Amino acid sequence: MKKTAILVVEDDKAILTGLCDLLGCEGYEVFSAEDGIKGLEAYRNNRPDLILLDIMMPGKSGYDVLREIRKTDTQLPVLLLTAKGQEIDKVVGLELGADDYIVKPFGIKELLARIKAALRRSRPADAGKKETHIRFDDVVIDLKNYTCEKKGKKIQLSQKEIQLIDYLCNHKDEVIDRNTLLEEIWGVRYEGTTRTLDQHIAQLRKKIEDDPAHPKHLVTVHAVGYKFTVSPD
Amino acid sequence: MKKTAILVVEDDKAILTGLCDLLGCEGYEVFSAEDGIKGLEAYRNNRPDLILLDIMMPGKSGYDVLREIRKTDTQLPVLLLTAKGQEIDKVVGLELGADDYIVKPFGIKELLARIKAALRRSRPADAGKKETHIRFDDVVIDLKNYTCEKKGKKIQLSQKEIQLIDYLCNHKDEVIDRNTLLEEIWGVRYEGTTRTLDQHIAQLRKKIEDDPAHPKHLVTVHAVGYKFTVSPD
DNA sequence: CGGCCGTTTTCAACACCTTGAAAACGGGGA
DNA sequence: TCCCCGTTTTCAAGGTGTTGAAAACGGCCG
Repeated sequence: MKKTAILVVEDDKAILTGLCDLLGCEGYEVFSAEDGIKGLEAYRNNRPDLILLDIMMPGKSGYDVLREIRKTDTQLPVLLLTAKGQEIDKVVGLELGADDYIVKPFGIKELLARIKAALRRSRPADAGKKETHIRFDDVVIDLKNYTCEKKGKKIQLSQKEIQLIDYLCNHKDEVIDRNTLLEEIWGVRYEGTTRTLDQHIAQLRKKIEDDPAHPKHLVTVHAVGYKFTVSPD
Repeated sequence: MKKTAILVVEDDKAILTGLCDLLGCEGYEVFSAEDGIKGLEAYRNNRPDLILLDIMMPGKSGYDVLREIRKTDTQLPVLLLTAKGQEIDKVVGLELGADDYIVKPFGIKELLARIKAALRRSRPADAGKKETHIRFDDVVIDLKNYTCEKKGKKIQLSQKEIQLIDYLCNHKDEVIDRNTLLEEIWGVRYEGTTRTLDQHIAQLRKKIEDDPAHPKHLVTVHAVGYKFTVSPD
């Protein structure tokens, strides 16, 4: 899946690199610019999914940048950054269509939450592309509802289970090695044992295989990993 | 099709022009007025499909205008605008029949979404009418009257409870994560604990579930959120 | 004041995730 | 074929974070 891209426009280099590092660690693709002019340029070149925009910058202010952007793109989520005490001009912000504003200094969690919220609000527009169901045999997995149905019985799936089956189904008939799976689902920095993965595979098999001891779909590939397949071997 | 007409009544000229531009760009026909008196006049002359009405205005307040309008038109969607901090008088607003409140500063998307929602609600004639009741099992929820009936017994529902069940029912069988719910019902900038949400869910379950300890309709999805469903597991 | 509503806090219960140990399995070599 | 060794599965137990229930607080209004 393509990463969500965020453009950070901020003249204070310390803050800029801090933000970029943080967002990078969170799994976003990050572009940065140190002033308004470069910000616009970066926006045009990279077409990010969201912009973090400092208001007070030498040269072109955040307001100017936002105004430019809104001439052609009224949908893009833009979060304004403003220093504490520096009264944000809410009227201007509103007029220009900022989606939210964040007062420095801000907590990391708050920032991330607001970014997520803004992104979530901007999604429903282009949502609907993504497959929400997986079907095979007599099984229907509803990715949105965290449920699966088998022989007419509804079974709840947990977060990890959904992520796992989702990933494997999107790589149908490919063997995925354990490290890749751990990385994709648990995250790059995960330091757990492979037992965890096996356990979840076992859980999934119990829920969706006719005979969990002889899985037809969630197949073990000895010494490598697992693969999902719909056709029997 | 004739354009939808919106009347904006707002004494702050910057906001007024900002709103008019925005709504114009969105394809609405826009009328504007800078105070309550002119607002009523514009309403009578132009008969808009929806009104955005600032509450705090010199001379005739938004409440006064709304009261006047409601004497002759109980259907017209009216959205009240209020500045943050400025305590909104919900009871007065409700009595007068406001359709929604929007707290400044607000995001463009939020505003547009609420306008669309209000318009949708106001068009029972040509679109599939807005449901005023929700039914399932032996429960009937009356969204307009803030009551629900179960086994013939009428139970009062609070504002938040109605909003919650309304939102969830409109997203039947979808899992809504806690942040989304908090945002949709409490507002974008709500900073409360997530326990608050649970509490209201619990209240609702007590009122509409046969066995609140084992909910059939208001289902928890661990680590994600809640969903409303009518079909048994 | 007394009731209702929304919120917050606390604590207990629960589901999920993780881990270890042991058993079962599979592949390769003798 | 059988055995051996590394891999995978199972089982059971513990830890962690999430959710539920109860109680209490404050605001608002009658």
